[in-house]
Amino acid sequence: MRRYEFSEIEKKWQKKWLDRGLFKADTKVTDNKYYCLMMFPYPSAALHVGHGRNYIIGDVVARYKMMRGLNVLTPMGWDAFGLPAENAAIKNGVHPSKSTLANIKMMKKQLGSWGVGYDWDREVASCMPDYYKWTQWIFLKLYEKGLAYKKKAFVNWCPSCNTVLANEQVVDGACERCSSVVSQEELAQWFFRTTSYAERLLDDISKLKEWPDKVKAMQTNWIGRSEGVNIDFPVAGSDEVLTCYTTRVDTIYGCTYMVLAAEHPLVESLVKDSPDSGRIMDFVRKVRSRSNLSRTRDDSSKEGVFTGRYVINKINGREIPLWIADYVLMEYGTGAVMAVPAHDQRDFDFASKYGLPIEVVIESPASHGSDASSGNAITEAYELEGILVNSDRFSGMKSPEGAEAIADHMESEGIGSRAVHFRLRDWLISRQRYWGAPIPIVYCDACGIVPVPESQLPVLLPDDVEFRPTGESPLKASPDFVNTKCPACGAPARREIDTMDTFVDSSWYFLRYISPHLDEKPFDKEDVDKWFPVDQYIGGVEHAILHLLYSRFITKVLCDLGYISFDEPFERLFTQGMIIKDGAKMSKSKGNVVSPDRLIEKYGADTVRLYTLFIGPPEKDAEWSDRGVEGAYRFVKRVWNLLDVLEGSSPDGRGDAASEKKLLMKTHQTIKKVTDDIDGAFHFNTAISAVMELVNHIYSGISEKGNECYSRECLKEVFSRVVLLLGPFIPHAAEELNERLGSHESVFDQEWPSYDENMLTSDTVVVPVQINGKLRATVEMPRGISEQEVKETVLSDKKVLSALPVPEKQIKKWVILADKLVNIVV
RNA sequence: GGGCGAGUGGCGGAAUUGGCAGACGCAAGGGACUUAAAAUCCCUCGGGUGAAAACUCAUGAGGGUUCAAGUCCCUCCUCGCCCACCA
Repeated sequence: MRRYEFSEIEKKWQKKWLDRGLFKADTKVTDNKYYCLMMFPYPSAALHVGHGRNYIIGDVVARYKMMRGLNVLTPMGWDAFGLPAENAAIKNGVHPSKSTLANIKMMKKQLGSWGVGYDWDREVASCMPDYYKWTQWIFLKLYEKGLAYKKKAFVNWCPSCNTVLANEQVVDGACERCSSVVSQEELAQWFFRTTSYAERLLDDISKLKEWPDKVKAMQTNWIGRSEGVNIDFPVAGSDEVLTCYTTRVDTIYGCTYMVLAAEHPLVESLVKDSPDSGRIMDFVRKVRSRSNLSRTRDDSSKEGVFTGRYVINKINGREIPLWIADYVLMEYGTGAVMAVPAHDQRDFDFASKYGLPIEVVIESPASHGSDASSGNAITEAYELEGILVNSDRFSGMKSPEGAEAIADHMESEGIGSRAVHFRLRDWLISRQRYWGAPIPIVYCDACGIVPVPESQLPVLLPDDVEFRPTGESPLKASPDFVNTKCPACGAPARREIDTMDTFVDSSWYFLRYISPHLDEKPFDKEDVDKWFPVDQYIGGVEHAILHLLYSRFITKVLCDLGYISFDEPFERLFTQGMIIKDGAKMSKSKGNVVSPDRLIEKYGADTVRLYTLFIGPPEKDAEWSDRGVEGAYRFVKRVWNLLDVLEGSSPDGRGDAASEKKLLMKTHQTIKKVTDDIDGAFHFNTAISAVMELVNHIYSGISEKGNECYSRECLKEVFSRVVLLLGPFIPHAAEELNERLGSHESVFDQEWPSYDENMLTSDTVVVPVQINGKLRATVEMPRGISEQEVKETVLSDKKVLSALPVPEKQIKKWVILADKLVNIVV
């Protein structure tokens, strides 16, 4: 009867929570609101224990906050559009909507079996028309504002997936999904103008006080602000001017040639009159078609070609040769680079290869003035700051002041001007894919690009489409979809056949949770304003850059448009570490996936939860061990078996007074520790070990003094608190124990236990005593006594006396930290 | 190349502002209970010397600051993650 039947217990309480709507939130009530958000998953396949960590952490936080009396909102949904479902569809012939919905069903069941609770009435799935209608609406709002635009661009093309990839989806020049080498193609694509928010996205990082520094650093680097100077170089014998950007204007006198990117728009016109133009353009075409991979893989293999042209460096009037090379990127700066081979390693490599001049204009402060450096051949570029030489009247200045002086000079002479550049680029949102939200645009021969009016949303994704990739969007093959009427003039027109990047879907879902069933609006402004920002966002670091940046961007845009009144969506962010198995991230392909289902069957959900939380600090990666689960199981049973201990304890209030006092003290200390650990950095591992210590304490008291050690009243009081403390971690067992202890109230309706400051310490304290910094004894003494009394107590201790190498008169110094430590220096 | 982080027993990991290194757990060994096993409970468990008490060494390596360093400073080594021909 007292056996721990976890299977029954867990089913029982999961049903009870559902029946009474434990996780239902009323968003109209905004007092004490707490919005606890977990990154919604992609419904791909069965969840493994690595995924589980995310949801379990979130569930612990939600349940804990409930016990703290907060009005908790924990919604869940599905990032349901995307390539994997479509790829699976191509492979297995099952329609993506079918497999997606089946996966959602399965994952929902798994989440339930973990005891993880959500307000399922607010469930959203990004592939449903009532959701993507509003994704399309957001597109229209950006379009109206000029923040969505179409341009022809060189894009990353995956020949295997037959689609365009965002720069972000290209890893080491290869497709992040299939690892095929990515090539470059020119296509007309839709972009969101994230660059116009670059400065704000960067500046507002300072508002994110409760985000991990790591994530903030990653976002800062990604946005990549740099300050420098744009310098104009007129092309000799031409009206053209080439502008290049540099952060090292102090090296301008060492500029011995200029390099253009192969994609630079002036390349054709500059070389067309050259007798060599055929050969030059061959090179240009070769570079343009080359994938990023071969262009970036080996940085020693820089290749280039001389254009036959010269440009004028106006600061000294010198003509320098103009080259085209594969190491210059069109996407950054101006696509033209002033090459200073003496002070930039890439330029140095290139100049060495093609015999271009190398002129030193910066010397290190150490060698400045000696004649060692100037004139002599150097073997590598000196890239540090230093002292300017061979730089006219700027010679002798240090790099920073030289740069300022040169910039001033250039601005007053009209040679160049100070400029800020960002690495962040506009967000390419077009995908030549089926399984995504259609872009709500119509092309009319008369009216041109026409946005679909809001009243005609959603632009439905057709069901009956051959979704095999052909290089163009599968939607092109659906005449019913493509052929439409122009919303402006009514003439026959064609729909945009690209769909949106799924990052668009996921950059606003957290707003929809507040008003998931609203038909006429994406969300209710008043409610959203009250419930935002999200109090706690929890998810994996892999989304540290893109998802979080895009979400911040969309939030800012919606704020500027007046749809919401806040411009940062997430107050506090927690990124949990991965769970590793056999030294690698869990993945089907590696075959190291640990399924929670089998473990839950064997040990119960509470044990799996407990182990997942106990495995290590949740922000760090952790190695999964099935053996460790066994240990968690033992602990849950040990807690369970306290029922027997309680029954055997001494009734009628006859316990050992000293033992009870100690136990109560330990209990209050434990409450404090657990509370601090959860409130602080989510260190559930140490919170759990504190409860383990308390439970061990109970058992060791009984093992020493027998059942009479604690009275039933005392033990019950402690036991009830243990149950409450464990509630967020092992909710089913806690509820069951709570009920068996006679409570009629759910654990999660009860108040989180509080501790009494006066119960944390005893009257005496055991103080370590060091001699010359080495521990020699521990001495028990009353708390809070004077230094003189401490000295007397310590010197009356036999162990201290025997360890003292000299008579006490020769003690040089006493270091006394009240109630904490004594160090005797001799 | 740039940014961030980490290195502590056989293993996962604990250690407020510098203040008893190794909490808690796993594994291992021993014991109790049992006809036996499982389960449960109890004990031991960083290295060295020692019968023991105790002493001594020990937080990647080497220096330094301090009464006192896993923690602070300098030099170096190793590993992980993110970004990267970004001018």
